[in-house]
Amino acid sequence: MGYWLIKSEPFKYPFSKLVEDGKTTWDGVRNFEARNNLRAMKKGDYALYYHSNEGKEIVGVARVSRAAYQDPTTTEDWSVVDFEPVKALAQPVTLAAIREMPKLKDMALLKKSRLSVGPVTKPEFDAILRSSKTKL
DNA sequence: GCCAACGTTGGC
DNA sequence: GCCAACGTTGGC
Repeated sequence: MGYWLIKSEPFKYPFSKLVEDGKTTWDGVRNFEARNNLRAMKKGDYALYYHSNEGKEIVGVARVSRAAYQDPTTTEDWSVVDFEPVKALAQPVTLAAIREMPKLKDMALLKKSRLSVGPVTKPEFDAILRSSKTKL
């Protein structure tokens, strides 16, 4: 089981929209490292859903419903993954709160702030859920 | 293969 | 809206 963190700007595609849609295709990734992370995802993997710019907080959990395949919006070598919503966090976890937790200081989110699709370890994932008062 | 220029992301 | 960080591109 893998754990990930995906970023979206809320005005573009907020978590609430994913809940509404039931599923979405994560396209538009144009960064090699992010693409490789997409390709490493397996169906059933969990992803923390982070709102960048506005909010700057993790607001929900999504799950990979279809593993990586060719990005249909381009003929170049990029990949997409399909996500379905799992649940919204009872309490969002802000970037500031993440920074304050010693356990989370090594998160890819902090270390590589510009990476839009990054890995999360199981302990990190659990710590985020705990602090959000959410159980899957 | 280096590195300057450029574009984009994302926090503030 | 600004700007720092950083990935990518392209000239040499």
